[in-house]
Amino acid sequence: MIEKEKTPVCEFCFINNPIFKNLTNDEADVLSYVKNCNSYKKGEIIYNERTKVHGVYCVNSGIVKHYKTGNDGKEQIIRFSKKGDIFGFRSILSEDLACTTTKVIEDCTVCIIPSSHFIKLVKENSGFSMSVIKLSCVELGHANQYILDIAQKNVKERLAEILLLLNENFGINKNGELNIFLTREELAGIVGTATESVIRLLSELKKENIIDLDKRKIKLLDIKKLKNISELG
Amino acid sequence: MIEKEKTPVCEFCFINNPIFKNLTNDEADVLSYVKNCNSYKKGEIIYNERTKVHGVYCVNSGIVKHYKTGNDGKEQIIRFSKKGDIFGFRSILSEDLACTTTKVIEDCTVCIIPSSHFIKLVKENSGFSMSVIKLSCVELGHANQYILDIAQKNVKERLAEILLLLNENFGINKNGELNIFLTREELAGIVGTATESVIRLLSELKKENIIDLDKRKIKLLDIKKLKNISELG
DNA sequence: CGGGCAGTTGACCCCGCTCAAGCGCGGTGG
DNA sequence: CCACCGCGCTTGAGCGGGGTCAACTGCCCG
Repeated sequence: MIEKEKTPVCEFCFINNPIFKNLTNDEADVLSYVKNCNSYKKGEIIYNERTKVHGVYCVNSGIVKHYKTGNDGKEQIIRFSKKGDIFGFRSILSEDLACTTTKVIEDCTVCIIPSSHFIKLVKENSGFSMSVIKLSCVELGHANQYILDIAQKNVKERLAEILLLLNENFGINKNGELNIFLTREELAGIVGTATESVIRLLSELKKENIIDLDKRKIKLLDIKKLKNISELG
Repeated sequence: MIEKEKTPVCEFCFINNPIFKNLTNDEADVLSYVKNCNSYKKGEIIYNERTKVHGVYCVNSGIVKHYKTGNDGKEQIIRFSKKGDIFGFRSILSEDLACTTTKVIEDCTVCIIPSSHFIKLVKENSGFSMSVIKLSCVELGHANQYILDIAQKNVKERLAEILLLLNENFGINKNGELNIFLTREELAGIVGTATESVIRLLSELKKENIIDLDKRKIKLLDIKKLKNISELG
């Protein structure tokens, strides 16, 4: 049994994230040794946009959101990271400041791989480097897709798509509810719309028996109809 | 003198694109040998989204646009490539189909590096691989920024921003006009709006003495005001 | 000369944003 | 224990940004 508050065992993340499969046993041991660990409570900020990121983060448990803040202070959520996901590497590898703020939405434990060590691994282990490149290229593909969606789809179509994406990424619990619990404001921050619009459209989807709502718990009742809606635009 | 229609000399691109600086002389020679070259006329499609890409392309001259097509057939332009830029690597490295269609907007000559050779270089030359990672991470940063912009800025703010970006990427000719000549429809496809809206806003900017227009030639008269407009949102 | 395409302009109207008010609930302090 | 407050959620009203449609122009090219 792993106890909370103790340093998480890397093997846990190695199972969840294929990029670590490329490490030799020696490299894995060194990584376990040089990493730092930290626990964060819901609401805490791990780093702020436009600040320097000091390492690559690996999520051992919990969920964080990555968002950009608009000039009027409104959050645009770009993506989430959960168990096994790494983040911060974009900033490290492009030698740039963070382009998003990272905030905890579900208590989490993360490990921090110092930048220099991460870069060393990328340089020395071509399998690892290929995995990191692939990761960043896949993310780039997602970002491009979202540019299209947000430019051409209407709010209802985007909301339907986001619900499907959350379903894919976080799955459902035994009651059939999405395993991520967002405020209406956060949902609006993903979809790129106003909170009130999300509320109206969610209750519209509920009326149409496509989803069920219980506070922040969302149950997807009719995936096929959601797909139809999201593909209209 | 390099004649048109003849195989371009790689050194030309090596000067324009820092990723090639990492190649050894031997690697550069081999690259020159294995590459293929092609000329395309304005309007030609180099590859279509959702098809397999067979290599990484390097632009020797001309300009291409990369766009995604919405369900209603409308183009969303994601970015451009010009002299020295490479494209197609996202698809190759994420082992995915093309996520954009690539179409020529100014007659161009491009060289094609076979996928297998490009991947070999990435695996064997860590400096090259770091450059490619960096490139993809920088692009990812741009894409994230554009998600924020398109979600939160209004059309005029986005148009101003795009004009500034075109200025940065393509510069101006001796008459002070942007060195890229887009149709109103293409401009709309970048900004993510309707053609008519672009037309109205361009003539608004002209009335305000911020830009000057002569058919597809655009002169930026007041960069500072453009910046102000683009940063309002 | 005629067809077609890019560009332009006006009219219309709807999606979705904003503002305001009210509700429910949990936490805090008297 | 209750009162109060604040936050998240909900709903309604109103309106304006910008998308759509239609008509017209100018221009290129066959």
